[in-house]
Amino acid sequence: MAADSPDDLFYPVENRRSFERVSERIKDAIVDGRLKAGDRLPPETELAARLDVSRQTVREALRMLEHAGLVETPKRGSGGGTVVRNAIPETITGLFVDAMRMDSLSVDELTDARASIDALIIRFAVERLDDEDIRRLTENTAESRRLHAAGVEASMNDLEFHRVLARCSKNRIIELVANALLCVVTSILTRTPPTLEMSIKAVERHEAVVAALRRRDTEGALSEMLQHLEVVDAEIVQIAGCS
Amino acid sequence: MAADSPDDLFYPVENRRSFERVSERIKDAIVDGRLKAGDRLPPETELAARLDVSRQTVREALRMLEHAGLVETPKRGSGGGTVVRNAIPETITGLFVDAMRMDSLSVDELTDARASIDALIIRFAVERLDDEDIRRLTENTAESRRLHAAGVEASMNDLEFHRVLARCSKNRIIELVANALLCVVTSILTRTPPTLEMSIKAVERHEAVVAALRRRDTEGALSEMLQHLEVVDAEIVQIAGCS
DNA sequence: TCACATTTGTCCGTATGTATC
DNA sequence: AGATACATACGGACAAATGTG
Repeated sequence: MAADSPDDLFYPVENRRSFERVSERIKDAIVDGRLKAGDRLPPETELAARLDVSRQTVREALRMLEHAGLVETPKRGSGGGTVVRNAIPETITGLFVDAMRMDSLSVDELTDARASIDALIIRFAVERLDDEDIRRLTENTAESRRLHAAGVEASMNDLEFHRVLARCSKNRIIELVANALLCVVTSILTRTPPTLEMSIKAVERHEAVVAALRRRDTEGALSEMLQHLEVVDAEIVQIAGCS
Repeated sequence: MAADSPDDLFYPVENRRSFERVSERIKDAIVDGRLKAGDRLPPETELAARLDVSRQTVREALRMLEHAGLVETPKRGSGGGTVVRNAIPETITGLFVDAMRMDSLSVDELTDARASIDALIIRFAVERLDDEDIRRLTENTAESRRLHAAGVEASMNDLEFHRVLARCSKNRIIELVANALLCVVTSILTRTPPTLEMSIKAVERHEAVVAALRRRDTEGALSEMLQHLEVVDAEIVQIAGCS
């Protein structure tokens, strides 16, 4: 294993597969900003000709970039083609869901991580919250209330509350992780949506959190949130347990 | 957009591309546990025949799974082939690094997130720490001391300290995120490694954190860690700023 | 050491569906 | 409606790598 040492003199020569080199070249152009989201890549045939590889090789490279969330092919045919985008957060989210499905992450770990990240978000939010954030938060709880008045549960909107809250942290890394975990929760909850009664309890807690945030009461917001998550996570454990 | 409603009767018919269906089929087999890490997939030609698609289609599907970290092809030829694995955490880490390189995440966000996650880890660690954890932590600082005695800086080992600490949280989601952020830091630091002097200061702080953890002193450990990160993050900002 | 089978890596040519003008 | 542009998919072929006898 000595040859695996990173500063070994005899590290492997350029040995990678052709499509890996192609993918790397295009990826570099994207992350360096020479290609920006929305830019259209040349047609596959032209790419193949300019890179001096076959079309199959180009296509395999594009599949890697596509899964990375760096390109997509929304339309075929004339005027269509492969387009640059930046969907890395969505890709990460999808991978979290996969990891959960593979049981390489446990429900306990999920609920623990969620609670601590939401606590962390509240600490950030209290310091960085602006009027627009408060407007969004209250709009979310109001929407849940409207749904409840119409007699339907609002679990998806309740989950959205936590996304809106995550944005208040003004930190996109925290937001990204919080969102990924929320999507995992969503993937569990879609099987067995909560009852109207549970949804009402949830929005009451959410409103209490917003009220505490409004008066910059960190401890109050934390306390309400943790009690809320205790209830919700108990449901999640139950749903995940019987599947 | 009414047709996008999930419970619409006339949702789109099976319209995805062929390689996406192939990739999904294999992925399902992996996440459902019918294929386990280490299992060998059938040869591409056999897969193509059994799925009734061309080999090109199979290969494009494999490239998606490969980027997801679900398969790899370590060897070609006889006895080689595509093998199942679970490298989702590594894939997520790589995507964080990409996102950082694309400037879609800022250095401020990185240092903020890192500090709060390390604080979170310490809170978990104080409650869940066992003797083996303490042994690993002290072994890490001792290794840095040895390197310093030999006159070389130990920044890579210092980063490893945070990885070891993350494991003490006993939560693989937290560990995964912490590790991803550490890799981003590593990718910044490799350009301009810290001086021996800075490395010594770092290990002193690390030792103080371990001492506090040993006596289950949460506030002490937090305080040492936050002061430590303040110094380190200042360096990171400086390095990242002049690139 | 030398064939030999296996399996991936890569290329070419062709046909087809789809979207734009 | 027809021509054009482009991705999707198929088939066949050969090179290169790897393990086996």
